[in-house]
Amino acid sequence: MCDAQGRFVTSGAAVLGDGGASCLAGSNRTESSKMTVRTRFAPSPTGYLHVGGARTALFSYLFARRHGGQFVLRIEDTDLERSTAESVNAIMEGLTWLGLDYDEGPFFQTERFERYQQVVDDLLERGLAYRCDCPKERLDRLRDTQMAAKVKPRYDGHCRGREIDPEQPHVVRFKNPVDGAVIVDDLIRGRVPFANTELDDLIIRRSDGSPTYNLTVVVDDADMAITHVIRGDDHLNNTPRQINILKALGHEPPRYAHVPMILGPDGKRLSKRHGAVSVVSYRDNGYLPEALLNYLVRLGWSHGDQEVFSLDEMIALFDISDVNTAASAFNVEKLDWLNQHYIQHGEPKHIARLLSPHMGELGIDPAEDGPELVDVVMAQAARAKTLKELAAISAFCYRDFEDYDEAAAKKHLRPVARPALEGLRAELEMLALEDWEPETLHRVVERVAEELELNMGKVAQPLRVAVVGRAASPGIDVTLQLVGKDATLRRIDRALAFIDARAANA
RNA sequence: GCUCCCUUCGUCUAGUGGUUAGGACGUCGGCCUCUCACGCCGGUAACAGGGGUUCGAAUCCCCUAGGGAGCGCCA
Repeated sequence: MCDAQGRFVTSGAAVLGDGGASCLAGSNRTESSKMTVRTRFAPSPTGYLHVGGARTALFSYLFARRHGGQFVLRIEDTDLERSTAESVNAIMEGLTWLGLDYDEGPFFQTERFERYQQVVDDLLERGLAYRCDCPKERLDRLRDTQMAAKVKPRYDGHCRGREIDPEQPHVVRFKNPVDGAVIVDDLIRGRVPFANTELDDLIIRRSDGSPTYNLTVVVDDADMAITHVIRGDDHLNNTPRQINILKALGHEPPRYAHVPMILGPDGKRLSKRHGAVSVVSYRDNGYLPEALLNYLVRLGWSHGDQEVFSLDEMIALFDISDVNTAASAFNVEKLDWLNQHYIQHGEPKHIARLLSPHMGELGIDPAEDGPELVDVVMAQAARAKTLKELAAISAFCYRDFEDYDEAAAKKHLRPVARPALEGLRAELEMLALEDWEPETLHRVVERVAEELELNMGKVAQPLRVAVVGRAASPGIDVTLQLVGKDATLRRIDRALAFIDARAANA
């Protein structure tokens, strides 16, 4: 909760004051609104936003939206060595592209060091933490003997009762309870008990004075009044320590929900060798944000037999306690199916807008000349799994293709096709520009086929290859319309020349 | 090594003591057809293994196996 000055204040006995970050408008909280749901996404800026993080963010976002709460973005950048500004930008770029808007933040932990110092000092004063100057060698030795004795390596509390000069190099350790148990009542996994004897006195302040993760996360979650912590299940083992610290600070722990991780297509831990793991790379490869979101929400969560969800539907139907307990593998084929679904069923104008930059990638400016991009989308949408593909198979609408598809040319651009192409050329040339539309074009092709007593296929296919360069395109009438009269005649001439050259070489 | 988590078709999942174990992606076959797609119809395919509890277990309990995480002056 925040006080009148807009500072984070704890709800416990000790008022711990400002740490640098400030409350934003709208987060003014009172006792009665204390139960407002607040979730957070807390990435460390050491790389791009990957699909696992994106799903965690999505779940947190949906949960907050579902319950009329707030979604907070917090950057956990206390690892000065590895954190970069580029990563912060990359993460925000990913969230923005997905449309996961946050209500508060981004808050940076590096701006809250003063606050963490206060908390550590307070813990020290109250005897809930202590200084430790155990040399590395002692710790290493301890660890080795414990490993040899087949027990879990833990700090032995050597400095618990010792007086250590605050001026001399030391770390601060949290005095973890020595007995009893901590029960993590997880929204996804249920009650998971941990014996305190399994835990040790973890370091909460390094010898350089900087706070460690388990301290900062707890302080921030408390100060930012986070009610539900939704995060990867690699944090489940950290949770009992965090609860102990929270209790020492006099805070009620938030509810936790540990989501299982996302595996690569091979069932192994997701990594760079699996190819695209960065959210932004999906954008660049022609995926729609709504498709990725839809795919991710179905990884670990479901609502009966429903497969397609709009963001609004997700918000209305999502419940964190319905999330699965097991890890799931990332399956590109299903993502492709969803992406194709959204390309095909999305608003053509919307798709055209998203397609435009991919045309640009091919050096095509759809605004310059050629057909309206919306018309291309309507004709081609069912034929592409990604916008990148959609751009590639639509380039012929805007410029002459380089080479014929070899197999298609071999099969359809043969001397036998010459009469058909000549007949088509003659008829098409006579067509008035205002008649250059599917209905008329269709009749022309039909008429030529009838006159030559050929199947539609024997006429349409050579024409298609002549005009598109490949044997696949929308209906021949729509294809001709998109290509336009000039280019159509030009490309038929090119095909006739190709056939002649081929006959000469035979 | 210790602690914790996990285990239904190839993949994502439904299922919460009684179902011919359902759906989706993929795959295979067919239909549609001027091509490629789309669409439609149909097929293939799973409860990790073993013990219990119960009249009855995918569902509850135990063990085993396999997978994963944590055990940092990383987050």
